[in-house]
Amino acid sequence: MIATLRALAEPNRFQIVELLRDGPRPVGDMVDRLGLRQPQVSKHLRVLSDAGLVAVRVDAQRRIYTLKPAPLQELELWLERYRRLWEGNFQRLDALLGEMKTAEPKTQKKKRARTKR
Amino acid sequence: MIATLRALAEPNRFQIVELLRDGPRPVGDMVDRLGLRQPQVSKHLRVLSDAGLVAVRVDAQRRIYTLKPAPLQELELWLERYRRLWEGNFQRLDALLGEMKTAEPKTQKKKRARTKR
DNA sequence: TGAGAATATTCCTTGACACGAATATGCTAA
DNA sequence: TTAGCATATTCGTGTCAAGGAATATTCTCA
Repeated sequence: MIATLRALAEPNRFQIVELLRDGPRPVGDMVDRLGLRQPQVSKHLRVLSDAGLVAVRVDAQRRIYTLKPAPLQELELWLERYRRLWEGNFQRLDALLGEMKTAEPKTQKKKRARTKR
Repeated sequence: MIATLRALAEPNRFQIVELLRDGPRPVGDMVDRLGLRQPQVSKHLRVLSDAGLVAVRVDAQRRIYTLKPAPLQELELWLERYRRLWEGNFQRLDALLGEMKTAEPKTQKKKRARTKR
């Protein structure tokens, strides 16, 4: 999950993923479209590959890269747990917690240790 | 979008967001739960705030942080455009992807070579 | 074979950023 | 006012990652 986010957080890699959304592409094609240099594209593809975001298929001297759905799917699954944030009835809980100033929001009571200099 | 991804890609910030999923919390509470030092938590909250992921409300000496839904919602919206990757009509591609594991430096099969550029 | 195409890798440098330590700021109550 | 708490900021440092340049690798075909 973190690996997926890290890979996507780089603008050029994000663009590569956007390109691959429309289907598999060879490296040279992405080089042309993104205006990046070939080594950089290869390096970014390496990172995406390590993160499991793309797969590669060999075709003569070319490598055809493809998006792998799993990581993005996992990301969407994670986001679904946040859905109630923008699907109503969370504001009330928000306000409620805001009122209990000294009280703890959930299940904690302790004071944390004091770090001395 | 990139800003959101960048903010979430850092493990500790990711944890902070996960904490805030259950509701607003003061800084000290997160310090306790995450086992991080207070300055680091404040710094991470600063980054999250700059990215628009959290909002802060002042309560005496405390700052109560809250998740802002918009960026996550936007992220989910972006992911929806990739949904067809794992929903039907890409089955053939999916099956194909099953065959080719990433980073196989040696073995490759003969395929017709076509060069056009 | 060798040439040339397509892609990957290495080395180097630079900038961003996360952490630790120390300190500053802001707030409240005695 | 001062003390004390809660939080933010600054500064210095080490690490890591991205880009550039050059080169290596792998493949096909004449």
